[in-house]
Amino acid sequence: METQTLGTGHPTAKRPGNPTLEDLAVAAGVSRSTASRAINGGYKVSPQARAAVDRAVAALGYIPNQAARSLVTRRTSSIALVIPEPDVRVMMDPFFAIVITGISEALRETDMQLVLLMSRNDDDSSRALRYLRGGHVDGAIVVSHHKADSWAKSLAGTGLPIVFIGRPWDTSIDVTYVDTDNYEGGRLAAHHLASTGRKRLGTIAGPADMTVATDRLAGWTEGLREAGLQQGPVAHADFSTAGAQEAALRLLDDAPHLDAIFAASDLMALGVMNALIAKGYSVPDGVALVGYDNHAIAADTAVPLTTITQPIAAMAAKAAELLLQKLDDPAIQHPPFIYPAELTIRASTPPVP
Amino acid sequence: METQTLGTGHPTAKRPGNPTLEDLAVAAGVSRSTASRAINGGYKVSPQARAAVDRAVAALGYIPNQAARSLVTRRTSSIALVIPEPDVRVMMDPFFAIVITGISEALRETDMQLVLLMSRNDDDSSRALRYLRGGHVDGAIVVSHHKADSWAKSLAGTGLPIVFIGRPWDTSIDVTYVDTDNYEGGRLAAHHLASTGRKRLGTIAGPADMTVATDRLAGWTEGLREAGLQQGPVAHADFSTAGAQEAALRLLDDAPHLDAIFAASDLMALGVMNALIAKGYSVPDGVALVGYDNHAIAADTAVPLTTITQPIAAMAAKAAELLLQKLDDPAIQHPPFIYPAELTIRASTPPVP
DNA sequence: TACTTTCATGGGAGCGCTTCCACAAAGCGT
DNA sequence: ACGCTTTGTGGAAGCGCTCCCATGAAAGTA
Repeated sequence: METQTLGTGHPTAKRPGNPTLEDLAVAAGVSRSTASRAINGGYKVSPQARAAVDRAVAALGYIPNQAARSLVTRRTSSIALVIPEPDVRVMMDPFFAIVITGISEALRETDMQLVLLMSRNDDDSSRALRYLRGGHVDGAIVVSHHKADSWAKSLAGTGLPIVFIGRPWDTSIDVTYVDTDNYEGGRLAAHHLASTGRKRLGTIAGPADMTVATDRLAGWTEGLREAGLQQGPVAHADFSTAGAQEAALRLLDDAPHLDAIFAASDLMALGVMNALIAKGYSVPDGVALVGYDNHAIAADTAVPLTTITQPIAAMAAKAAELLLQKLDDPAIQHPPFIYPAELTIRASTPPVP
Repeated sequence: METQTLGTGHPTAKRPGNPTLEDLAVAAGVSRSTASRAINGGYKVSPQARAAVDRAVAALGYIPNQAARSLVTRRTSSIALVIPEPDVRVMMDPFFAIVITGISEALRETDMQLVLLMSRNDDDSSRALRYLRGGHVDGAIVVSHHKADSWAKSLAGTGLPIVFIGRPWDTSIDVTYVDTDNYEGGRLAAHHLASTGRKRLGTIAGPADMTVATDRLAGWTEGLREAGLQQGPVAHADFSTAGAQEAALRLLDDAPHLDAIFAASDLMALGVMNALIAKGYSVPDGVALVGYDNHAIAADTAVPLTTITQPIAAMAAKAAELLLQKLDDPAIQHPPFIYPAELTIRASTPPVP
């Protein structure tokens, strides 16, 4: 390492920049303490002092220095959304977009800001961890949590309030999470397909290292059992269209006589549809198809998609809300919050002719 | 389980919080100054002192308090990505996902973190502005900039380094931006459709208050002129599938004899396709279709989509890179950085029979 | 009137960190 | 030997803010 850092210009010796609280106080003709109080809710501040400060704020365009503030308050007014996903494709899943907007919505009326933290590998994930532990944020929401991720354990020790979206693997320690009823979603898919008269059902499940995927699969399996159908073939994919397409091709090689497929996400259902068409199956009469998420695109495909609808935005908003509560009272305990899944029937699952 | 016992281990007495630099120094047997130097690159620190500090860091799990650090350095090690979009649907555009990943990629080797700032209306946008000016971030990247947004003006005064993705409206003040050649993209679309023998061409353009949209439209218009075709009908939509679908229906009402449509995004092309099918047109033989972006989905639609490919990730990464340079040297001037657009031909634009 | 209680205020002590500065200890020419 | 620079070091001064506390004024109570 050369001595590059110190060589170049030093950071603006005198700061004509933003006015400080001191400047504000002088301009308002009060003390720094009073100015501070006036700014922070005005408790124990006379109306005239408060008005003077307000005027000075406007005149100077005063904006508090957040670093100084959080140095003493130990609050940063921002929370992190941790997305431990390595791949661009996964980020494109509308799931994340909805989660982000859901959280934003919940944060609207607060002064909290959302910091997006994407980690890609062990290296980065420790970097992300450093960030979280460095006092950068007051709390974190973790989404798309994989089995190998050690967020729960690593963060539990730090005392950083944290809420998971989607049940984490390790629920032994006290973790707060919100989720949708993925088990029931899988079950609904199985029952619905059975009710249309399909007999040979397969599924493209999500990654085996995510509870959201295993739960849907478990529900699906149970649904098949309840319907008196035999267990069909299962292939795992990564929730992406391309991944599912490939998985579906494998699945169809192994089990060419399927008459229905349940894909654990709408994006994956698209991939399955591509695979089916490529293989010459007719959809939906030859092979029926059920997706998951009720993504906007599900209604607009060539064959509109029957799918499992889940309130992702509400769930994300709830996660944010729970986190805010935890920030308020770190000792608070939240039971898991599970949203229902429901079936949305479209053209991709007609009754058997 | 109502037991309020403190079963979960917590050494949280009063403030066992993170160890401070002072603690570190004591543990390493050096002064606070030396510990600080050792941590920050080790300039003018003896190897043994440095080793001692490193050991102490590991032993204590020391992580610097970012607030204290940035209070004095006036650096926060994070930059904001500002997305002035009010609507969930827009967030779902893969464009943003790619931008985010592109920026993340560029930031990988730095210790910079990305803060996502979404603003929804005037109220929030001033909140976002406060955030930016509050010393929360070292710089900002603004994407999806609308005409009415006053980011450029508002931020120019603060001295906050800022880079736009997509040419901003007001380039009078010195703004840095990266973009793709939207004009050329529009032109390519027109020329390609003309070359297939289409004569009556319409377009679904993006919002009239975004340069990215007006540039594509201008290029399209010029392309038509160059090809000797008459100007066709134009409808504007908001880059969403649903919006484009509606716009396309209007467009087709006004001009039912179109034999080709250029949609200014792939998502909008999907909407156009839906509208065409709903209206009983045959795609692509009756009406050819060109999209924009080359989104993953463009290749997977029922009729694979001819589209304009643009290097969004590269552009976003470049924006981040330029911003980092500006952080290093605020005085640096960057000329606009424009990436090329290129045509990707698929099945949606066959030659006229 | 004398007293307690409330309220508003400013002084001052940090929060944890970087960095200026003085200073001692080498290095190294002559 | 002598100056001279180079290097490593610790002390101390803040960065801008919050908040405890002492102080005095106003208001309530006797």
